Amino acid sequence: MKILCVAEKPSIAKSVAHTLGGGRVSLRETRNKYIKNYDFTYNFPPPYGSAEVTMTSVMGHIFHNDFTKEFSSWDAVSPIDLFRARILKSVPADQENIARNIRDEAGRSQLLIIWTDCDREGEHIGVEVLNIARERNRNIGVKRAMFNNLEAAHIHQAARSLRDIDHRLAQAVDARMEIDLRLGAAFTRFQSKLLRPACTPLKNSLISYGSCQFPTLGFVVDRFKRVRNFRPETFWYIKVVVEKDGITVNFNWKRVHLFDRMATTLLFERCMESSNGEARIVSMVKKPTSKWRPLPLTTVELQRRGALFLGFSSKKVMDIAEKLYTKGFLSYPRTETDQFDDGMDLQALIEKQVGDASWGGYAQGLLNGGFCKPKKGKHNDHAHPPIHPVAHCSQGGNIAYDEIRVYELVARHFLACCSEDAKGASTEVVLDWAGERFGTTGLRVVQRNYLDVYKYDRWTSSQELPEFSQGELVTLKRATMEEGTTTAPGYLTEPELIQQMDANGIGTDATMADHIDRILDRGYVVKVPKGAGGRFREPLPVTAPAATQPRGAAARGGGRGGRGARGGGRGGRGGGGAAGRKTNGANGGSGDGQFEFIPSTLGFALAEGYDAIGFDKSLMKPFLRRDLELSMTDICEGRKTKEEVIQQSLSLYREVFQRSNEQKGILVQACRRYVV
DNA sequence: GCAAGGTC
Repeated sequence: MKILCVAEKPSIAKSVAHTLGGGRVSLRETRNKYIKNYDFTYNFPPPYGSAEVTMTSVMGHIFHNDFTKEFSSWDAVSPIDLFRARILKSVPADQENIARNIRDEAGRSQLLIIWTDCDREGEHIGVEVLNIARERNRNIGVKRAMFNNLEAAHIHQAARSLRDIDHRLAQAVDARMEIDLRLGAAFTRFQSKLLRPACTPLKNSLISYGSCQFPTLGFVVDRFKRVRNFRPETFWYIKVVVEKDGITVNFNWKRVHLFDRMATTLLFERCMESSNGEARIVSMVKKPTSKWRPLPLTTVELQRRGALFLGFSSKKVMDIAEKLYTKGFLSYPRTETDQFDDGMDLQALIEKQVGDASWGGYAQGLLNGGFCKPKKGKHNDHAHPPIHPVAHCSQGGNIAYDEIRVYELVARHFLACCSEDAKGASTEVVLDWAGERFGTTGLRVVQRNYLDVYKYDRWTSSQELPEFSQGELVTLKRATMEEGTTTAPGYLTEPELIQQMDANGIGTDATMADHIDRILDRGYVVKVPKGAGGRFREPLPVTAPAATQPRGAAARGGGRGGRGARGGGRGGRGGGGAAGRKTNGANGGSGDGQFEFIPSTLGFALAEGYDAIGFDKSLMKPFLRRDLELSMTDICEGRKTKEEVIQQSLSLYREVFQRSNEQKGILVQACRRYVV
């Protein structure tokens, strides 16, 4: 019996071959320099038994979708016709050698086993491989190996429990491909042909539409408008200071603040009059608390944290992670999984870090008993484990400094996952002053645990509180009424953008950074150093070079002191001003430069234009992508067929297209207004 | 020349 096994990428073929083949694997080169064929024998369960195996791989999808030639002309074809134009699947020139290898090997085999990633795209690639194989060998049988990590036991288990290919998953991907292509091409040509002649600066622009790039742009515009429309509000609050045992303690008002000056004044005066300058301690509660170690690392989190802690763009983080993966230092960097499989030998991975000059000692500590099983997150893509270091990597050699920094983040993150939470003792004191309540908290860090290795997180003891007892009367050292102002949220930063894309299902772990790159490339948004954005009250000109584009553009909108930060003295913690801003928790100042995104005049005009055209499902919103995601699940679970989904989706968006076309004047107006 | 998704 002769069996052909095909993986999704060369690295998987190599690992699986060596696991199954034991020490006896022979290697054959192919016409593609990355792709190798591995020959060995393996004893499969019945009905196959002992077999001659060739393990090889492809490199992602093999086929490329495009319209037939008669639809390639932008002039001769009306964009609306792209909704029904014929689509051809073909093997591009650079994939031909890969396809040929599959054909040749399939010709000599009776069974094909698909070892692609266990996700929808992987299933689709598997079907592509099958189709190629059957071009040469119509009768070849096909099976599917289910695996989601490369542990030897797991791989053997997969080989022993082969399943059938799930064509529905592949069909779902087919639907996505067709819809994305038709919509993307139709709107891209429509917009480009419409707006190029309308505005001189756009004369040579490619004004693309895509179901991921537009919602990504939408997030940037939304935030920009929120910042621009923000009007600071004045609020008032009461602040109380107590001194005991030589320690000065600030108490924060439980009402935080009120936007009504008169009401605050009345409350304040009532306290002053009826209290005699004394207040009563209502409670002093001490309880243990902890700061959680991070979850196992997914791609999205790697990008987010890379941007936050290192100040790298998500694209840069991914490019580097990719390199480190290829060099064998990191596991596969594209994963949605935030839980380690129970079978994984984490101790062995920790051991590899023991030799490191900076965190080796910490790793040794984990092996000496500090180890703690990582928390499990809620995601599992059943294709890859969380990102972790697989071999130790140290400075020098052919490793660039930026690569070291990303490696260090992954390694420290991994060790942190395998550590105990940090432990602390918190104290909460509540004070009653003539009926008004005030509170303060103290924190003492007792055991740093994971914090010792995860230098990016901050958790520090606050000032020690004096010992109060319940019911104790204290004399107020000071009591004042203060005024503050709400502050505007900041413009969208890269970590926030990634988070929003993730939450709305825009793109995948592997493509999010590309979409961000694309809207920069197309001139829809501009990236400026954080803080600089405060100077821009208007979208930036299309021609503005990325990054530092200072003074000039700021001059126009300068008047209105954009950044309101002034009144920040708002007592203490607690909610309040800034509209729903996240992050900031640890915010290790170690990032060597954060950036924020501002829409360009073009990006802004497109958003305004499509907004004004006024569909309930605007192209700028994430609805389309979410609908598509749901429809794909419907196909996967057998509730709808591929054809039904394509038909429904296209008929909806053909309408959207027609309405956009009827009201194209609005788009032109918007561009003339903003893109001077 | 258009998309998004794999992968190098």
